[in-house]
Amino acid sequence: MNGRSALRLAKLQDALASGGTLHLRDAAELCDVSEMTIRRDLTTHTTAISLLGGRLVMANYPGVTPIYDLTEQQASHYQAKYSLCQRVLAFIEEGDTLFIDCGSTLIPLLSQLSHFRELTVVTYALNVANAVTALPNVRLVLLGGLFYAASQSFASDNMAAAIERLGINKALISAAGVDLERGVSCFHFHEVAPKQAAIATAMQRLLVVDASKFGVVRPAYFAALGDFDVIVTDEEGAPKLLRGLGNEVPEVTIA
Amino acid sequence: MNGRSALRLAKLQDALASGGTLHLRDAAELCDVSEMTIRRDLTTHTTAISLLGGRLVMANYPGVTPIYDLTEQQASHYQAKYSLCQRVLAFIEEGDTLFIDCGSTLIPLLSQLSHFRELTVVTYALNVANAVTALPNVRLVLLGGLFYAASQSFASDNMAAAIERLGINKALISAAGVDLERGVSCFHFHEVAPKQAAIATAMQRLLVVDASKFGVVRPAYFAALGDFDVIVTDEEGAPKLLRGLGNEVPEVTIA
DNA sequence: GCGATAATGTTAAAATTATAACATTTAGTG
DNA sequence: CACTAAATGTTATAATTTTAACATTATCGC
Repeated sequence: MNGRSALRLAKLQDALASGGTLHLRDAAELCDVSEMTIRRDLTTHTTAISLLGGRLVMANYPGVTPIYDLTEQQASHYQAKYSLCQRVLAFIEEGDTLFIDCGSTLIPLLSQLSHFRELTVVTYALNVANAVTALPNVRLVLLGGLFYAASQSFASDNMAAAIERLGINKALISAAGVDLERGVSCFHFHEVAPKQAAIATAMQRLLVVDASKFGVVRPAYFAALGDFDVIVTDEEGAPKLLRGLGNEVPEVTIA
Repeated sequence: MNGRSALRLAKLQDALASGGTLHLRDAAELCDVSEMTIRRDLTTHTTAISLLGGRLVMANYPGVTPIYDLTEQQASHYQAKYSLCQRVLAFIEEGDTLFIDCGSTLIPLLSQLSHFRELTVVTYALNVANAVTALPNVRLVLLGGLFYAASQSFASDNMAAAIERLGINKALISAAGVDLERGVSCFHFHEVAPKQAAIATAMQRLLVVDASKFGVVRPAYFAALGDFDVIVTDEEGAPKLLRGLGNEVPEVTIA
């Protein structure tokens, strides 16, 4: 590779780091080379910058603008998540303070929140926070700490305490595994504290899981099924769930 | 406007909410209309989605991919910021825990941090945090709280306490105004507490400001010039600064 | 300094995306 | 049911971006 080439890429990366897009023509001018050289820099070296329709953008930005386009299968998967979140929406009321869990399950819900006049979202997930900043009508409280890339979320000693200080109306909790006997679990241990704190403090607790999570146990246990007031799931998982619950507490809503 | 058109846009917005891009062709397929209809939807209605080289992306995502391209003047301004940050880089050492202030001044520094083996960045700014997540070698600690869109940063009661608990080697502080007599100031009052806490706890305090900030006073005062160990600035501002400082403490570094 | 090689520039052609004009379908109304 | 108008589709054309090929310039070892 080439020292000057790397230098150009660093320069461009800086220019893009604050966000925004840079036209190839401007990038070329900025580096005082031809557009072709910039193109070659990008194709030759592996870089965080990608070229999108003649414009340079940061590729590995949090949830945003990765190069991968939604494939057809994702689009169909998406339908399931979408209807799940539509169902969740029915439980949300004007003025609510919502705890929104990490993961991708609840993301489709966020843009729907723009239809309310005023809401507050409490979260410890960066991708959730980023999506919420796009909504002018929603106040955002992000619970910070040490960042875990795997779950795009934060962890800290006093997160539980911070959550309990807030007046949370509804806790929207996602999970990676739901088992009738072994309870509700997730992948990462640092998620346990915030989830449990939210469950403990919220007035209403909703578990939002699609059918694929049923009968699955993940390393980090965080709640029993009975800890929830409502379980929002889709058709496939529901019958199995209902059969096992007996006269348990949660209301089961099927998307 | 049209109900079905709005419905399509909502659908697409959801599909994009989790981040990523959607090709016009896929968007058309997803909505079961022609590409032209999607194009018309986007041009007719005001929406958060924008079309970038045949791909749909969320326009108003945090720092990322707004439609505005860096204009030429920004590109030239950038040179100043870039050299400023290059100068700051000289003060950073392997293993450091850095406090990085909000604003756009220190953004160009972040991608440079990839050259170190291990660092920790502490910040209360969302745009800084997002940029840092792209660096695998940098641990990120985000100080959360209520989000302020104007400064892309968070505020909370116990942020000062949280900062003082951390072992911060170097505090990199930016400012909107620097005046010899009236001290160092910024626009937003909620930035005062974290800035002051970082100045109080850090082993070394660096003020990073370009020439345009000198002789300017902004509403929120947060420090005296003498509170800093180093002032990193560019040529134009430096002479004025040096003349006034007399036998004050800070070392002045000119980019 | 010379020659070899890499880096960059230039140009033309191919592919893609954007725009505009007009055709067709759909929904609503009297 | 025909008429109107809006919505959508289709097609051709213009503009832009991508790719490829080859020309030119810089760099490095000898």
